[in-house]
Amino acid sequence: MPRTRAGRAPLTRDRVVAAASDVADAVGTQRLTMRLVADRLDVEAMALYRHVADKDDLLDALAERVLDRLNDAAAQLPGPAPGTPWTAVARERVLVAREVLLRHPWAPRLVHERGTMGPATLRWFDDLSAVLFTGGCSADLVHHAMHALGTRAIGYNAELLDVTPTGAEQDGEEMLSAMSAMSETYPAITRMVAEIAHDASTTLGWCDDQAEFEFGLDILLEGIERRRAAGGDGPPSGATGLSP
Amino acid sequence: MPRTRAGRAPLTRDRVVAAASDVADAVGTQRLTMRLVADRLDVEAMALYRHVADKDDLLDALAERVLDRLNDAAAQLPGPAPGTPWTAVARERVLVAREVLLRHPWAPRLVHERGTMGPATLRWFDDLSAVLFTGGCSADLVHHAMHALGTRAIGYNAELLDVTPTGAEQDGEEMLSAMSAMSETYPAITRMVAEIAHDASTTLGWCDDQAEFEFGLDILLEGIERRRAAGGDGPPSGATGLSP
DNA sequence: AGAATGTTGTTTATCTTGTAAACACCATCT
DNA sequence: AGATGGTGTTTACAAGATAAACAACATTCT
Repeated sequence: MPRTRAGRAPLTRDRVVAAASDVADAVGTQRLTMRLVADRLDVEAMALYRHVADKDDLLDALAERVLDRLNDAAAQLPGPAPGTPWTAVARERVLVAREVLLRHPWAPRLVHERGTMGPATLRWFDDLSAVLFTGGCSADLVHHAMHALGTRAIGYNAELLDVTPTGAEQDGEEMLSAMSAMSETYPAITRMVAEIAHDASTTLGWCDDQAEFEFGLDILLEGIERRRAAGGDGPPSGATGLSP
Repeated sequence: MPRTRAGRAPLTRDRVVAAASDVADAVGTQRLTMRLVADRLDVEAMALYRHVADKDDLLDALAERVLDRLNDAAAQLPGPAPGTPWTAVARERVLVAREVLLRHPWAPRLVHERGTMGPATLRWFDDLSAVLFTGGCSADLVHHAMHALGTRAIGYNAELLDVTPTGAEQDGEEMLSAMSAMSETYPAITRMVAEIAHDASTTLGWCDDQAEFEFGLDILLEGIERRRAAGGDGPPSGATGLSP
């Protein structure tokens, strides 16, 4: 049994990356420093360099680690009942990935920043591609689909419209007054917000991220399936007059 | 006429941000330092701090600046001919944004990293929302649509599948051999690549980013329009059996 | 005009962070 | 036992952001 003095378990690349994951959970990727990771392992910062080439390498490994988790989660899934349409299979896969990703708020950004294309990422895309192939999609269509899904393929949608209320209490009153001030400058947004806020159908006061995610995912899967059924990778005939 | 000694034009926040944009064009956002920006203005680094609070503030301003350019470009667009479907109008807007964004390779990542929600961003989304409203979309649908489009709304699709060949020459021969080595581990990806590479229909050896972008965009617009026509924001009836 | 004041860029200094280099400790092999 | 190799530590430094004091000019007030 390998032991370093004082009975400490020996450092390994895996333990280093795991510690980095903990640190990221605690303070985010931005504030992650080599010293913080080392501290968590009760070790000096320089010790990490025996196991990772440099910080970049560590972050890459961290991103890959997350993808590993996605693959783990996907492997847990029961095989689909016979006759299940491929869209449902893909959908479930992506949603499971999302569950995992949401446990690490920093993960989407990190994975995206470092265009990680390691074994874990390849495995993920390979399995997802296989689902589409099995569903009868052509190679071209599978390819397009992977691009179209983008980060959604791993359960995350990069968006700007994160209108998550910032800090201060938003008690409807105050918000509406702020809104009316904006209504001349941004009439469409104001209208959108006002009408949505009006009927309380939305689960959470504002945007139900999960619902929005599924909305976009379903449109994409639906569109891909239509193209498959139409037998090509162009738009299905009788579509809505897009792509002039 | 305000003049500093030696006849240098005075620094302004705008000039600082413009310089930062130049530096970013030259070396990317990652390597952008305050000193580099200062150098470009023939000034000491600390001088910048009279005009921006700190580096974060500068980067935020830089992101907003890009969005300003999108708005400029959109303002150039001729009004749509009467009777043009809203999808075509939205499509053109988004594609114009893309043209602008592609002039600054660093822009997408930057804009995404800092969830910029300044005036320029609001203007962009307000104008785009207005297009959907005019097309007859409900407030709910507009809202969903903005989320579904995600970064695509500003002409950029965050994706992982950036299989841009890395550096070395890929002369088909060598690539295929590498592929066959992978074919056991990643059969679906291998199949996809092989079949696509086979017919040379793809413009650039690999992925035509523009085509992929439009593919995804069209699916989304099409799906949104179908939901509008169906009169709700749920999936249109008679769809393909998604969303169980 | 001349002094007070404000503005804007400069100098100097500090703190954080990544990482190289040399070193120290321990285990195993000869 | 002595050599060797792997692993963590200490020391040291360079890059970069930024605070603080300062300098030079412009503007304003008397």
